[in-house]
Amino acid sequence: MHNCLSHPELGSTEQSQNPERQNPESQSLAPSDALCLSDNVCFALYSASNALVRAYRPLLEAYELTFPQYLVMQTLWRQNGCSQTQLSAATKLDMGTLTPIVKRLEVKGLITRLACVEDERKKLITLTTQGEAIKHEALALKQTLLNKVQMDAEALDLLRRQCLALIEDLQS
Amino acid sequence: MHNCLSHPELGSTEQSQNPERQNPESQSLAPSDALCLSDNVCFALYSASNALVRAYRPLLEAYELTFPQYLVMQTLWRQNGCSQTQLSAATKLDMGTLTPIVKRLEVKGLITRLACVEDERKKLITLTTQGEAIKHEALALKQTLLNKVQMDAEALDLLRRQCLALIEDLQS
DNA sequence: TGCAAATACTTTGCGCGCAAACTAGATGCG
DNA sequence: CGCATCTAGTTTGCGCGCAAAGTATTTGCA
Repeated sequence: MHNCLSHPELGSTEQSQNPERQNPESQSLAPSDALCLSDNVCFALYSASNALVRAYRPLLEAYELTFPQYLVMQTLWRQNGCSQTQLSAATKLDMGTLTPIVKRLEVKGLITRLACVEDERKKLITLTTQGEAIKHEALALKQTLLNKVQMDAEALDLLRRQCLALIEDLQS
Repeated sequence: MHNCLSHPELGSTEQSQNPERQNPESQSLAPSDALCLSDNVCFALYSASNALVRAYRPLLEAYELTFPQYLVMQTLWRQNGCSQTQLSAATKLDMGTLTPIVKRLEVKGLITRLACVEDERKKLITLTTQGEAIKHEALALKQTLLNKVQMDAEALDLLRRQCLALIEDLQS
């Protein structure tokens, strides 16, 4: 299948040059072959992340949440009353991304944002009753999604740890 | 560390309720603890993908390419003269995403788009001389990035295969 | 005390990612 | 042939993700 163990990123990239200027479909290619980047770790990771967000969309639709909004809610369900900086650290989303997300959650009535008493710069993000109310139902969606996945718990945990290790390595 | 092997997605989510309405920083938390979602496969994957794109950015900057543009270029370097539908299948990006990407690559002078002779609907995407010229240099960036990563080739290949399996499972 | 530097957040701009609606050319079949 | 259907690609709208620049508050220190 794949014979590029030693350098997974550098697959066989030396057989291009075929500008026969005609119907491209005529040279039909299996998706697992040359055309399909599947020998590429970076592509696989990127594509898996997109697939994940895509798969979550219909599930989260019931709660009018997007995936990043769901991540913020998860953080708050664990620890209500965070500053936005804490949310940023927890979700690894930068402030410029987080501000509009949090504003949208406020509009939906799931959280409130009020300036911290001791430091007027900080915003205290707090769940509303409604935000608390959907907690258990919404958290159950994770299992719904994982049920689609064939991987067992050990494999998933390995995947998780590999991703965290990668993040660590990449941010240096 | 993590004791949630059996259900990696459902970490300890039962210790919220702490709206002491004061400076949130006062209850300082280690990023690997409750606040940090790190026991969550979905978050880890999503976050790793973001970290990856972020890490590629400064490297690709030299060629004025974004990561998805780089994916399209990689596909073309393998097989010049694709239809846009083929590119869409190879990169797993939908047409609505691909059209503007390909247009930007054309503006940069890396590719040309001309209607296929036999089927006027199809656009034949072809590398320009300049697009061909940067091939080897740009492909070498992958190794540059992978050098930052501690993971060995086997681990990377496993990660890649796990991601592909996940994609497969999620799109059903 | 005064004021520069740091911190917390906001805003702007741009490129995705994708659903949904649209255009135009190709195909099939009665 | 005529026309419904299909297919390839485009457009629009919205929500990220993030760099860069801006605002307001706090801190540190001369």
